[in-house]
Amino acid sequence: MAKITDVARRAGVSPSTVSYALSGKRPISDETRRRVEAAARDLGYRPHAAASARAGGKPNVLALAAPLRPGVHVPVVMRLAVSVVTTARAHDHDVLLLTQEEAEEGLSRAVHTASVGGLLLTDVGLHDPRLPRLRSLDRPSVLIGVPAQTYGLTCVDLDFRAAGEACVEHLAELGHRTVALVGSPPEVYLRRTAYAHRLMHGFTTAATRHGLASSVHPGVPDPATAPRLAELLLHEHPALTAVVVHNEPLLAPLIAAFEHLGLRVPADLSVMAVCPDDLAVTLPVPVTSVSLPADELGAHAVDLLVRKLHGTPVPETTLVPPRLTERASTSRRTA
Amino acid sequence: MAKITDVARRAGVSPSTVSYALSGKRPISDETRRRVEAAARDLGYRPHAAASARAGGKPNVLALAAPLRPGVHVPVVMRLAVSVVTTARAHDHDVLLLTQEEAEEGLSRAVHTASVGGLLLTDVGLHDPRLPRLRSLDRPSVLIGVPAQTYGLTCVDLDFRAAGEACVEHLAELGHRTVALVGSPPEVYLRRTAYAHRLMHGFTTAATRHGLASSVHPGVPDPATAPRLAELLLHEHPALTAVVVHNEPLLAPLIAAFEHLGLRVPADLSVMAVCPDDLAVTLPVPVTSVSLPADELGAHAVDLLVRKLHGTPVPETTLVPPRLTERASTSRRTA
DNA sequence: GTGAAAGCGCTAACAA
DNA sequence: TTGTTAGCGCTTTCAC
Repeated sequence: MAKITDVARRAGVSPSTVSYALSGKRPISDETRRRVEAAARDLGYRPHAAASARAGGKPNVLALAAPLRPGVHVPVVMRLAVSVVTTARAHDHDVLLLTQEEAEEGLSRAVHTASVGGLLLTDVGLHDPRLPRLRSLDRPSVLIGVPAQTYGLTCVDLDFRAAGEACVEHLAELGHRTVALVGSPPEVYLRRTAYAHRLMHGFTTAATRHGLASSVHPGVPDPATAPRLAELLLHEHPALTAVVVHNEPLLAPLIAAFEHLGLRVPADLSVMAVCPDDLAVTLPVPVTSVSLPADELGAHAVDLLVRKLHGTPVPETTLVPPRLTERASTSRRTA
Repeated sequence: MAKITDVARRAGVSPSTVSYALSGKRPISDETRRRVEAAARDLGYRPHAAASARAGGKPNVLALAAPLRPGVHVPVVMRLAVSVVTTARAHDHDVLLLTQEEAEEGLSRAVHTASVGGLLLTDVGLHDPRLPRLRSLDRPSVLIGVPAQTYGLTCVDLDFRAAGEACVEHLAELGHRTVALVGSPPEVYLRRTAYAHRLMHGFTTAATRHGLASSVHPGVPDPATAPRLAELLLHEHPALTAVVVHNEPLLAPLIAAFEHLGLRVPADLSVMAVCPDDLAVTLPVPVTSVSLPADELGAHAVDLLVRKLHGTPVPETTLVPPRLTERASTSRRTA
């Protein structure tokens, strides 16, 4: 592998000139720059990122802390990871993957012993234990998710409150009067994950505003529980005509369970979901849904992080507005 | 962050002594070692991995190339990734995540510009285009999957041939005479992914050996196609009494489709799967399955890679024997 | 506009 | 058994 001295020799200049010519950090004559660039190209020179980072250049490694805890839908995380890596590469950065194991310690380690320049946290809780550590590390970072205290932090997320409202409004327009939300697993509420609360809040307040009867039910992400849950919902709320599901593993089985109980979707019961689009379209009955834009969130988070690494100021919190797509699973209330 | 010179000063020794005391690469008096260790502990010293790597120490970063191509079931890859990261951390290594985008180029870049010491490739095709590059890079590596030519490579995978055989043998013992395999998406066969072929091969030869009529059907991983596929199978093979599914997204919908057609599982039709255990147990009818041990494969691959980094010789190919668990979806042929 | 030299934090000869 | 020194490949003073 060619090193900077090789390039320097071939271009007939000093190593420092090569460095400056390539980084543009000080004026270089056109003539010299051309020779340097040609030499670099000929030799296939790629600066060694680790060396450059330690010598004072910007580190080009980002850490992605993806806890992968129970109740977090795996495909969503994976999509996020892929879009993070892809976007990071487009900015010439690499991505180090951290998992739950170490949580706080992992962040410190990444910053101190690996040459990690920026941090990306997913699955952020309202009172996430990683946040104090994050602040103390004093490295550029972006959260995917919004905690209770956002001061000084940069956050990106779907606007879950608006998503909850959008669902209710869609159903209200269709004439529904009694609606239910099947939400995240209980443990997600227990650790006070922000998005679950915000969705619930938007859902509930919008229902109140529109004069709908509403209820919220945590959902165990085990398809086997769907039949019981379906019965329970119908039993507790005999007037129920619409259900919003924010629980990927439960979506298909729940619809099946309703149909098993003799309800046609959407004729007797409207169902909508907050989930990735490709899940919504592949179900037997394509589901009206608010998209969970994992790709978009990941890409945007990386864009922000890279900008912070360059010292550019960025907005504190970015909430991606919900995108509702009407499909075959919702219809006007007939009963 | 404390550096090695800080530790040296505090312990009253030279930096190199600290390095040696901590690495154990040359004999150090107990007295000195104790002082060094105490100083390191007091200061919370963590060697800067990148610096140490470039100075001659072993790089402690592994790259995980996870293409995430169509037809590859995402949760399996994610599980793999998590077990890779977890195991790597246990060996004090970090993991850089590479995706499809760059394929071959990504491998070179990881080795040359990041301080990547070892490479882990997933989703290896029979004639994987990354392999020539991998050989030329001359860095320790482990493949998860087995290509056509394994000379000089280290491979880890489920023994898919034996898995195919195990399925057939289980069904043969139960008295079934006509069996079908619903396999991977067509594109997986087209790019000649090794595991799909090996499973098919094991399945077919075992069927022949046991005198069973058998057929193989690629499966489009779209639940919407399940009903048509179910009809097709029953129509083409009227005597069919058992189906093996190696296609996660299709498993549940296919069973549903069969039942929709009036077949009871397992009374009229036995179904088994090659899939992760937790998928098999959460279906409405717990499915008899050969486990797809993503955790185990990832962990083992990392163990091997770390051993190679230490210069220890390792076996060329490790095939994890299939583990078949009988559940509620298979039974003795009654018809 | 360019070069020489110092140094990032660490390891590994080479010396003693 | 320990210390001194020379780098790893790069960036950045400082000096011309």
